[in-house]
Formats: sequence, structure tokens, C-alpha cells
Amino acid sequence: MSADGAAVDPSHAPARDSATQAGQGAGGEDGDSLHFRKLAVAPTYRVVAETIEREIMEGRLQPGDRLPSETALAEQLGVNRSTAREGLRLLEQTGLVERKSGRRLHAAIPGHVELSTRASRALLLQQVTFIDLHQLLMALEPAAAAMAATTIGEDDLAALERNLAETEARVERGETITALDTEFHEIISAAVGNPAWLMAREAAAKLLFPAADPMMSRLDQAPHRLVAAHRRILDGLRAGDVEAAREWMRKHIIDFKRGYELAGLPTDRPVHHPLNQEKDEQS
Amino acid sequence: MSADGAAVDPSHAPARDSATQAGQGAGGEDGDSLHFRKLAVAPTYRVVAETIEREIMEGRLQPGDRLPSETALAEQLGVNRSTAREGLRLLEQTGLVERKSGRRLHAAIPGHVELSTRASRALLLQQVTFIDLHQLLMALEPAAAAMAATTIGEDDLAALERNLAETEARVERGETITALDTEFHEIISAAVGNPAWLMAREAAAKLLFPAADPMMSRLDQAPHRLVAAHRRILDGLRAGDVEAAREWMRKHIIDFKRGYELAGLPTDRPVHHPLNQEKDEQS
DNA sequence: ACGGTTCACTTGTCCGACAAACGGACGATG
DNA sequence: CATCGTCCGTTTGTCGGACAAGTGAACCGT
Repeated sequence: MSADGAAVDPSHAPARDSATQAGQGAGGEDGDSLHFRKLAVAPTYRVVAETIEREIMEGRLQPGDRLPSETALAEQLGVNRSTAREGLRLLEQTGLVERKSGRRLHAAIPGHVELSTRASRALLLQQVTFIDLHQLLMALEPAAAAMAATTIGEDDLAALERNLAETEARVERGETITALDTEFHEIISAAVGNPAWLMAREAAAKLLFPAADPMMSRLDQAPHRLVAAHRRILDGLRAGDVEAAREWMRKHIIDFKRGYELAGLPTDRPVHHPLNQEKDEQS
Repeated sequence: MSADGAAVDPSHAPARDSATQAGQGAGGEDGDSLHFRKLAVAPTYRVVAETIEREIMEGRLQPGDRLPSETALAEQLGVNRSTAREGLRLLEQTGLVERKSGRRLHAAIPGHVELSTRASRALLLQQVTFIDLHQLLMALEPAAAAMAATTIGEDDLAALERNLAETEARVERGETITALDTEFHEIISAAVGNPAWLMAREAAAKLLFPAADPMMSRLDQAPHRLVAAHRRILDGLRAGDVEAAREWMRKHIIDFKRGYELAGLPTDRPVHHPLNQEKDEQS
């Protein structure tokens, strides 16, 4: 587990411009003439982060492995602990390292959850509209349902059944069902068994489905239509009927937009942030 | 630009557990009984990051605005500069702040580039296969071509034309064309004018198209098939022919996989790390 | 052998310091 | 008068050291 051979800068004086770039700009390679490249001198803390990142990406640090302590890490890399800490903070946000049981840092692979959270934020800041999100999920969700119809397992079907029952119960009581709706669609997409697929849809789904919340309260038959559609989709999945699953999902997503418009909500305006202050801990 | 009213912890002694949680766990609200929540005391540096993040997300810090200097920031928040720095490092990786012209930090909105880079890494670590990526782009690329056929502008068409010409030239010379191939598809997806769409496909595209590099060298007619397909797609786009654009893109993507298989490359094995050491600065 | 106590280790935070680079003001020069 | 070079304050990057609180494991008493 020793990450030796990765010393960053042996000098203890602040000299961030000597060793850090030694590997990239030195040799002239193109026969053009001498026009120098950007000469990007990365700050040491970033070199630290990249070094550890490489250790993980190239498999020398397996997910779950404990990282050395900050002091040890700083010493091995030949940098100050403060600098090493800044590098770790960089990685921490990426999801490549995580805190297990309080203190120690472990290597990890970033799951789709943390990535989609950041992606959602970015989409919000880019003023993404309802139409944008709908357009994307219109391309993804029916296809996902179709593929899931052949791959879905009994446990996922059971989970969908439970989800649907709970949704119906909440509709009876007039409670909000956005979270369950989101979950229903996520289970189906997860059943495809394609991490890339899941990641591609997650960010948009996190924004689109909650955007329907105001619609549910304004159109009192909207929840029932949703439940009915989910029922049909689930039936199609259970029967392994690819085209039924695809088609009902397609209608469901189309209906989703129609309901949104019927409720008088603007589809070409930036969606609002869905107040996601939940912290979803692992209690 | 003053972000006052956001002091984190007025005490100068190391007391990270006093003020930081004051706002969440105090009042009992559910009638159940007294069972306390996880009481997650976030480290101060994370509170710093979340505070600044909130300033940006809620529009008080517009993209492009200069952040206060580290010293000023630390003073305003009532924390040490080292702690403030760690918080900034967290944000730096997220893309919510960026270095403009060397020194000063500016607020920014994360573009699809930095997000997709991280997403690609995550997919690699999750052992995503060629089939996974292909499955996703099979659902996205033809639809993108179809939509772009009605929305694409003259400048994008010109860019595609240039791209295609350059691709042909490189094929003549036997050079690698992966970068141009990736760009061709990206221009089309960007022409849709949907940030969510772009973000959803980018990570997968960054992995799938480079994966075809070995194929190009093994099947010497593959590059010509690619150029021909691009030609048809571009013609469809220029003519505004939705179905032609969709269909040729569909065939192109299918052909892509067939070529991969013909070259004897495994489609159900994790894709390799495409050696993306490029730094793509904004010269 | 089991449960409680102790202690080294680790993290989070703070303090202070300084070299280098940047940016803008100031002054010199053609 | 405009352009250029120089100087200086500001800011960042990095370092060293310090300490409180929490963790985990060894240790010890019953």
C-alpha cells in the first residue's frame, strides 16, 4: 500500500515551480518552431490530489482501502500536512475518498448519487427548463422500460409492487407522492443494469419529477392517472412485454407534460430548485 | 459583495461542535418521543463550503463575481484562513468557483465539461462496458440528430462541414480521427440546445468514441464507413430531414458496434482507461 | 474471559510566517 | 503625451508548530 516514488517536492521552502512541471513542458516535440505551451504550474495541493487519484484509478488503491494518515501522507509526499489536507479536500468532494466510521479516510468509487446531486445543481444554474428535462427523459424512460422488461428480476418487481401500493395509499390520504414517483422510475432504470444509463438520467430525473409537485395539488385527478399508468407499466414489466412497457411509459411521460401544462405551469421557464435540503443520512 | 450574517463560529478556540449545528437538531417536532437524530456535526470547512455554495445557488453571488480574498473571507466567517481554504478547495473541485487569470477566485457555474470528466472517471471505476455505453448512446444520438435537424443553425452546419473535411483529410493520411469523431457528435448534440441532454450524453461519449481507436487501426475500411455515415447525417441535417438524420445516425451507431465486434474487441468487458492526460486549457 | 479504563494516534482547527506572483500606481523616456 | 518599465501593496501557496476532542486498541482489574 506504500505510495512511494511519488514525492512531490523535496525542498521545504516554498518552491512550487520547480519539480511539479518537470514532466510535461520540457522537451520540444513538434517540428513547428518554438512556441511554448501554457506552462501550467499546478499548485502542490492539486498535484497531491492527482497523485492519489491516480493511485485509485490505476487500481493500486482498491476501493475500501484505508488511506495513510494525513501526517504519514504528508511525509511520504514530502509536503506539509496543511498542503496534503487541501489535496484531500479536493478528492473528498469528488467522491474518490470517503470517511468511514467517523475518522479514517478510505478510497471509494463515486456512486451515481453524489454525481447526480452536483449535476442537478449545475443544471439548475444553467437555467434548465421543464421542456429540456422532459425531452431527455422522453428519450430515456420508455427505452429503459423496454429493456427492463426482459432483464428485471423478481425482487425489483416486488419493490415496484410495494412502491405502487404505498403510492396508492398516499393518494387516498391526499399526501405528496413525488418521492415515490421518483423511486418508481429509478427502480426501473436500475433494473436495466447499466451504470451509464443510470447516471445519465439521474440528474434530470431528480429535477423533473419533483417539478410535478405543484401539478399534483392543482389537478386532483393527476395522481390517479399516475397510479394507473404505473400500474400498466408494472404489468407490462411483469409480463415481459417489451412493447407494452415501452408504450405505457411513453404515454405516461407524455401525460406528465400535458398535466403540467394543464395545471398552468410554464414549461419553458427555468425550473425552481426543489428545496433539497434533505441530508439522507444512513441513520 | 459582503456575505455578512454568515459567521460560522465566533469562538477562536477549536470548538467545532457548538454553533455549527445550532439550527437543526434543537427543537423537538415530531410527537413520537425523544429519539435524537444523527446529530451530524459537519466540520467547519464543510460549513464554509456550503455557505458559499448557498450564496451562489441563491443568486447572491452571480457567476463571474469575485469572491473576497481568503483573508477577508476567513475574517467574515470567523474562521481561520486555513479552514477557509479547505472550504474553498471543496468548492474548487465542484466547479462552483474558478480561477480567472491566475489568482483571484470567481464564482462560476460548472459547465458540462468538468462534470463529465468526473462522471467518466466514475464510470470507468464502475467497470462500465462497451455495451453499456453503446446502449445509452443508441438511445440518445439518433434522437439528438432528429431534433437537431430542425434546430441546427448555419454556424453549426459550417462547423460540421469543417469537421468532416478535416476528418477526410486525416483518413487520407492514416491518422487517428477519434477526437474529430467525438467532436462531430458533440456539435450535433449541442445543436439541440438542451443543457440536460448534453450533460447526459457527454460522459458516455467521452468513453465510447475513444474506445473505437483500436478498431480504426484494425479495420482499414472502418474510417471510410465513418466518413460516409457522417456525410449522410450532415446532409440530412442540412436538408432539415428529421427522419433521414435520425436513421443515418442510428445506422452509424449500430455500425459502430458491428465494427467493434468485427475487430475482435470484447464488448462485454470493462472499457479501458483512454489515457486522458490531456489538460485542455482555455489558452 | 469479560467489561471498563488508559493512552497513543488521528483529525479538525488555529496561529504565525514568508516567498512568489499578481495588479495597479507611479515615474521615466521617446 | 503616450508608452514603457519599475515599485509596492495585496493575495495566494506553502510551511512550521500547536492543541482540543474523538477513535481505537491495548491494557488491566475483577
